[in-house]
This record gives sequence, structure tokens and C-alpha cells, in this order.
Amino acid sequence: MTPKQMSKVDDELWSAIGDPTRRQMLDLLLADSGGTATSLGQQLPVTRQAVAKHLAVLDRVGLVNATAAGREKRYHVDAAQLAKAAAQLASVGSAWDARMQRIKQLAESMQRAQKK
Amino acid sequence: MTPKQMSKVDDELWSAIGDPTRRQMLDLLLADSGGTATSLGQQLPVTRQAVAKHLAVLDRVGLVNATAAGREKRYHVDAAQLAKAAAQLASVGSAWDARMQRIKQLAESMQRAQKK
DNA sequence: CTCATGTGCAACCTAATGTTGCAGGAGGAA
DNA sequence: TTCCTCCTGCAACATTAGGTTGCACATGAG
Repeated sequence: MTPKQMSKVDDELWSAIGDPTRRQMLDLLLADSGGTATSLGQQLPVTRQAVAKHLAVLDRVGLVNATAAGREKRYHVDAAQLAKAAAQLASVGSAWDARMQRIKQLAESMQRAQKK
Repeated sequence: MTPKQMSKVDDELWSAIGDPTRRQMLDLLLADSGGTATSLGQQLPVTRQAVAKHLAVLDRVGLVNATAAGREKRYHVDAAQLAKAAAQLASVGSAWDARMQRIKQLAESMQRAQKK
């Protein structure tokens, strides 16, 4: 079992959710879907243009979908892709936990051997 | 309940584990503790100096500890801090899951109301 | 039609990541 | 000790991501 190798898309997915501003944007879009670059920019400490760039990144990795509505462009979270991202977070976290658990057990067994 | 606000240290912890090279380094150090900047650099697609910079970042947020051993400097993972980082990953992931779950349920209840 | 508002594009700034190059310090061999 | 090797640390530089300002364009409201 070697789940060490992540594909390129997965790596891009991770870097997409690695940015704190983008995570905040996802939170906002989850709370109130259909936000635009302008509406999100008003709720964030960055300009509309910065938000637009982040939306482009999130769109490229499929975490959000754009819907043209007249002169404005509404964005919605793609639940499936976000679930995939959440799974990656959980995967990495539990991999670390498992590794630490093994190390802890190894240390204990060495201690037992020492005692004997 | 508004666990939205993360402290500054927590945010730095996130950005520390946000970098793919640093996550790889943590994996390597978990697999074989006591690695040096040079030994890690040989196992990674970056130079020793780049690794040293990453180690400085990880050291600053407390994810690793340095141990001077003669002319070389061995690094070890701080299990407590890594566990904290893993908990943050899990927290964000489950928050998303919960949010999506609520949206899904809302959609279903609206559908039921429509049908009636 | 006119005007306000949302969007898109380009230039620029700063910080992070990575590189090359070089100086210094600790261990081992003659 | 002296010399040589290897690991570390620091500085200068290139590249890219995140952010800002400024401007041109399009579309809906009046």
C-alpha cells in the first residue's frame, strides 16, 4: 500500500484549498450560493480583482461552477469536488495520525524490550 | 457557534502544512526521523538550501525540532503539533461536509414541499 | 438614450519558493 | 597537527502567486 503518490490534479486541488482566502470564499459560497466576484469582494478583506483571480483558480480545478446571469456571473460550489477535497484533507490527517500511532507503539515495544 | 475565527498561530500552522514540499518533508521525517537538510534534499526534487528554508518554517511553527549532532543538525517531528495540524485539517473537512449535508437536506425538504 | 454597475484585462508591487555561489566549521586520515 | 572532506549558513538572484490600481467594455435600470 503506497498512497504516497498524488496525481497532478489532486495536487492542484490541494493547492486550491491551501489558500486561506479561497477557503473563506468557499465558506461564503456554501453559506450563500450564487455569489459574484463583486459580492464576495465586499465580504472579504481583498479587492474584487483578487477575488476574481481566486474564482478562476477554483473554477479551473472544478470546485466552483459559473452561471452567467445577465451582466453578472454567479458562482456555486460543486459539492462532489468539494467532497473530494475534504476527503483529501481527512486522508492526509489520518495518514499522519496512523504514522504517529505506529511510532508510539514502536517506542513502547522498545521500552518493554529494554525492561526485560 | 462560530468557529470561523482562527488565531494567527493557527493560520501560520495551516500555511506551513499548505506547501506540498513541506508535507513531503513531514512524511519523510515521520518515516525516518533524524533527517538532515542534506539527507532530505537528496530524497526531494529541490536543493538542500530550499529544504533548509522549509525546515526553518516548520521549526518556527513548532512542527519539527532540531537536534545538533556534531557538524550535522537532525530534525524530528513534534507529534503534538502535528496532531494539532491534523485536527485542523479534519475540522475544516468536516465543517464542509456538515455544510453540504445541511444544503442537501434543505433541498430535499423544499422538494417535498413542492410535491405537496 | 443615458447612466450606473458588474466584468475583464494589463501593469505593477511584494512576499514566498527555489536556484547558484561562496564562506565557515567540525570529523577523519596522513 | 595538518589537510581534506562533508555538512551547514548566508547572500544575491530569478520566478511565481497573491494583491492592488487603473482603465475599457458590456448590460440592466431609468
